[in-house]
Amino acid sequence: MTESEIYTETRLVEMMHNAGVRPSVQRVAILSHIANLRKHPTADEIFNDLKAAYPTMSRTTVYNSVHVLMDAGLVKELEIESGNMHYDLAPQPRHSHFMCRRCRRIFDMAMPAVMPDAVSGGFSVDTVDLYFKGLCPECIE
Amino acid sequence: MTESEIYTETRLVEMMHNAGVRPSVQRVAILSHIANLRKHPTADEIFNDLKAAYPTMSRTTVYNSVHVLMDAGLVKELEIESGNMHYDLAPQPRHSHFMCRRCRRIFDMAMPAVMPDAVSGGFSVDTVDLYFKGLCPECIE
DNA sequence: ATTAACTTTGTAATGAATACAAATAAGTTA
DNA sequence: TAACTTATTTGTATTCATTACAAAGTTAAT
Repeated sequence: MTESEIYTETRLVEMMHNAGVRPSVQRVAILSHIANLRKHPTADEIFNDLKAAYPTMSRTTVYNSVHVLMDAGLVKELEIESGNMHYDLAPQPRHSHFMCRRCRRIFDMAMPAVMPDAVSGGFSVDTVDLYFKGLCPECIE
Repeated sequence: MTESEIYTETRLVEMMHNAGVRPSVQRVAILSHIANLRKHPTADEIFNDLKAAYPTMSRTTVYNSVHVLMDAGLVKELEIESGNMHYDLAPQPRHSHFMCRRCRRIFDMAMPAVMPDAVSGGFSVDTVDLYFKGLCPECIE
């Protein structure tokens, strides 16, 4: 689960077009950050990482943009850390997430296929989120 | 996954003793609410539900108590809804949770046994959280 | 070019959670 | 039981991520 696909700007713009989102400079920068850096960043991390290259970028724009991108199905929220929303690229093969309790990094993991069988009859499942927490190989020493 | 076990006050006090937590009136009331009402409440819901019976109860006491109970391993946080922590009884068979996107209720579900196999080698897993979202039978109509 | 619609930005507001210190309760020792 | 010590509760004040809002800026269309 660690193939690092590259999302060129052209491709990101195309994805946004297909999803009906206007590819503004800021939105492309934010989506590119999420899609290519793959650190599952918080809004604040996105803001801090981008403000050097985009000095006028505001925190509110980051929030606005991730919400627009989420409504368009391009970005997904990870509720893996209380009090801090993390963002991930949505159109990806189903996967789960592991957060290291020491370095706080988030790693992509496989998603067991049988998953929704856990749900009793009569319920209709929209989303499945699987979160692991523990220590990553580096932090185990 | 819907057996409604009853936790008597005596039993809750015993659990707290075993866990090394002083069973104050407030703590017993809060743990009893979580263990017996099983609505996976937020801190605010606990506060509102208990303030009639315990008029001096304060919101801070609810936060203090759930943290003490969590550190003692009796209560577990559910990060199923962004911006609102929910609380569940910890010493229970492993299970997952389903939140209805319409009525916001949280239901206990089974936990597929194979789960931690999704994690790549070298990682050490402490906790596994599985959250489903969708519509519950009642809200489907 | 003008107009209309959308996007960005900064500031102000919200609200869950935490920090803190005073007040209260409970346990301990004599 | 009283005096003392420690733990718990409570209210207020603070923090901080997120949202609301309105003004300024940008883009698209006619």
